[in-house]
Amino acid sequence: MKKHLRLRPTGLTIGQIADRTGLAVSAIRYYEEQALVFPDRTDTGQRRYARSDIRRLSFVMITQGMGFSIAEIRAALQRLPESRTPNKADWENLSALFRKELDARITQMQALRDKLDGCIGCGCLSLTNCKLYNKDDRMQRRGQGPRFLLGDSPDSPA
Amino acid sequence: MKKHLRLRPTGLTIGQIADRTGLAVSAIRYYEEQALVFPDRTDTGQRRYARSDIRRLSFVMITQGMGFSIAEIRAALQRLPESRTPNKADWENLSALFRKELDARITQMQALRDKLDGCIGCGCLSLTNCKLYNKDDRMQRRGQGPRFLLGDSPDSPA
DNA sequence: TGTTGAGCTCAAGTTAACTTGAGGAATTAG
DNA sequence: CTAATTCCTCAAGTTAACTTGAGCTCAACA
Repeated sequence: MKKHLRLRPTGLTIGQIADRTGLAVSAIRYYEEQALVFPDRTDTGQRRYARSDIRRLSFVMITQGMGFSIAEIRAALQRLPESRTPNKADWENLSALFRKELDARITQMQALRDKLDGCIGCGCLSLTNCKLYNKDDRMQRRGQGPRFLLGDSPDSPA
Repeated sequence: MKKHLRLRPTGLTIGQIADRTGLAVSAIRYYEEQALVFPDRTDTGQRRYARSDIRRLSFVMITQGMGFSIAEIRAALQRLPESRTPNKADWENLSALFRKELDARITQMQALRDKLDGCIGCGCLSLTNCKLYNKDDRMQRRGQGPRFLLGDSPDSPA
């Protein structure tokens, strides 16, 4: 009693990916524009995603939630193998990278927090020689300024 | 040998404030628009700042460096006394507030980091039931979404 | 006194990360 | 087969936090 004999759905539609990840369809298209995912297309031009793209997009969401920019995430994702579907070990390697960065950020925030108390009422807020003003201490805002490790890591091609 | 008998400079010009804080003149004007500082004006319309505004702006820079938004910082600054120049204790109270928030953010980041390892390779990245996807865990981006404590603190007027 | 350098206002541009909308084609449900 | 969805592209809008530029006034100095 086969219905229409559709020989495999070829992949997931953008709507299905949106449902599975919780992302908006527009966001998923945007991520493609930003080179975070590379769905193929049907002959009529519709996007078709692999199951593994769910994981990929989830990773994007998680790391974004950690405060990383799309540029940083893209740079990281480029370390995944292109020729095959990334496996558990691949993802773990990538995660280790983010863990390191996260650790660094936490350390930085703790330092900032610890200095706040000592510094805020002491007069050095005039900035001339306030330790809080060592600009290395300041957290970065959105993707600008000296960037985090992830963009230009030691063993990336160039 | 008095020169011109200028009876007190009345306050600092915006350029002087820019020099002292390292902020751009345009940024200082913007902060006024955002109600972070309230300089008075000369009869010809030029801004004149009090010395204490240096500290105020420094505080803005520092807390921004910690990742707080202008809206959050404005809300916090509103707790300073309006009738008199804030003293050391005033600033310390304010700092305590930020310290708390910073602690909370650090804790949140640590939790996120700790879950990353356990979660990333385990299959739960399909998100259906991944702990990383408890949305309370995610760091907020720029001033949107559920906001941090500072906007609506328990003992603010309403 | 005159000419620079500072200031002023207001409008528009900038970046990140998306969303919204217009106008049209393809898929799916009944 | 037709109507309702879904999808597509491309342009423009959105928010935060500023910067840049035009056009003009004001202050400081020789």
